[in-house]
Amino acid sequence: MASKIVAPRGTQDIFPPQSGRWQELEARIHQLARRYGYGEMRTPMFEATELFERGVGDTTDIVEKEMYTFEDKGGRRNTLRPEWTAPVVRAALQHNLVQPGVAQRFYYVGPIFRYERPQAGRYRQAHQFGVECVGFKGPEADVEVIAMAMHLFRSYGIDVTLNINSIGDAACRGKYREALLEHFRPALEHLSEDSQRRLERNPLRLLDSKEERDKPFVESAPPFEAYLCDACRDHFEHVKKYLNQIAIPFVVNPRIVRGLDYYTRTVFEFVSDALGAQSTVCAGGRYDDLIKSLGGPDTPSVGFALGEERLLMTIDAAAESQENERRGIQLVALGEVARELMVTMCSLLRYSIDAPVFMDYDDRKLLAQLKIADRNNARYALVLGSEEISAGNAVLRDLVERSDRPLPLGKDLVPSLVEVMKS
RNA sequence: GCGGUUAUCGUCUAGUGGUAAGACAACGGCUUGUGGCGCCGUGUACACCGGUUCAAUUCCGGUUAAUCGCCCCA
Repeated sequence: MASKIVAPRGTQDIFPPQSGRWQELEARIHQLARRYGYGEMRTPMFEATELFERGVGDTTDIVEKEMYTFEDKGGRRNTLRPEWTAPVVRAALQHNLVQPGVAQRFYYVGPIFRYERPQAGRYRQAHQFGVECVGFKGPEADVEVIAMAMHLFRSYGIDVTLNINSIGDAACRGKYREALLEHFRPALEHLSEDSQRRLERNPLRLLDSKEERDKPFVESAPPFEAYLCDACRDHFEHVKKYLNQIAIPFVVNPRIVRGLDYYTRTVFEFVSDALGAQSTVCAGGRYDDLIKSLGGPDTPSVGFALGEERLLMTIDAAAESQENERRGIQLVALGEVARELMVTMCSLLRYSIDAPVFMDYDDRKLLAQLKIADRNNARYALVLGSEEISAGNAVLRDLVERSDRPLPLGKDLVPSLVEVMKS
């Protein structure tokens, strides 16, 4: 016997009824984006590898070891997108959508691919919703995208914590880096192996360490805030002020350090304790230098990415079982003559009503078909058999009230069904 | 990439060195035709490959996968 083929590691099939929850989430996402004035961007699922090497940063883990890269038959190096920001920026630049002085708001929904070790809330194909607010340098834009994410969480009534930080711009980050090196170097031997390795490469990452032996040194490390330049400090102060102003609670967390190279100034994370180790549901920040580094005009921008799987997991943990209402109608044909008539009826009804129309094409008994109607969660069953045909009436059963009513066969049948189903 | 744990019907579980039990679901039926309940009936399940053994689903090793943690990230 041939062995079963299963979905690749780290990927999952989404099928009913779970797929219904995805549709519902994405409907909310599109509605939210419309309200905030964001337009959807759809880009290819793969891009030239160079885009990510330049955009994400070629020393990041994503680029160093997590990309699905392949060569096509023309010898081009392509990569399945591991994140959306670089492709969105690329597309905006390619089509000249980025003009000085004109802000653009984009959003996206779809899969990303990273070769990682799968875990709860971490997949090799994951799905992200994200926004990119391009062209505003002021803190209002930072707060706008944060408010959007919060809006989505609130619409589900789930409890997430917003952490924010500022990692400054290129200039103040250099100074801070020096300060960190000075702080950690004397303690080098006491640090964990990982941290020793990271110190020279990217001392900022040390702040993120969860190693017990690193903790005292991390806690005594100087906060970035002390090294921010005046402009960055002012920007951060305004972000906090505006968040207070629109009643979005937050925690300033100096240890938030994002793993992608392009972030500047504001960085933020929404975390949920319903998630275990992968607790970040949504993360983002400002990337004022990215567009320029990809060959575009100097255009400050800010955005976030939200993991749909992780959001659905936190909703799962929070939500109680929601009862689904009975909807639609089951057409119950008894015998071949009735079935032939009902094929037409079925087609007409599907054009006429916005609810499921079910029909079973096997030669089943009435009892069996009613059980199917029940399982389909249909509100009504329309029964047609030889008795009904000779009497000239089909029988419409209300499966909630358990009541029957005759409906005359003929061309009024479908309109009268439509009428009944409206109420 | 590293470490821990786990792997039995579609799902959730029991159990054993001599080829496996139950619940839920599914399917059929309950005197040709009126659902949810009830009753009766129906099962190609011990992940894969090796080893030990007369005999392995059970013990051992490996592989694969899931899960938890590290790293990193959504």
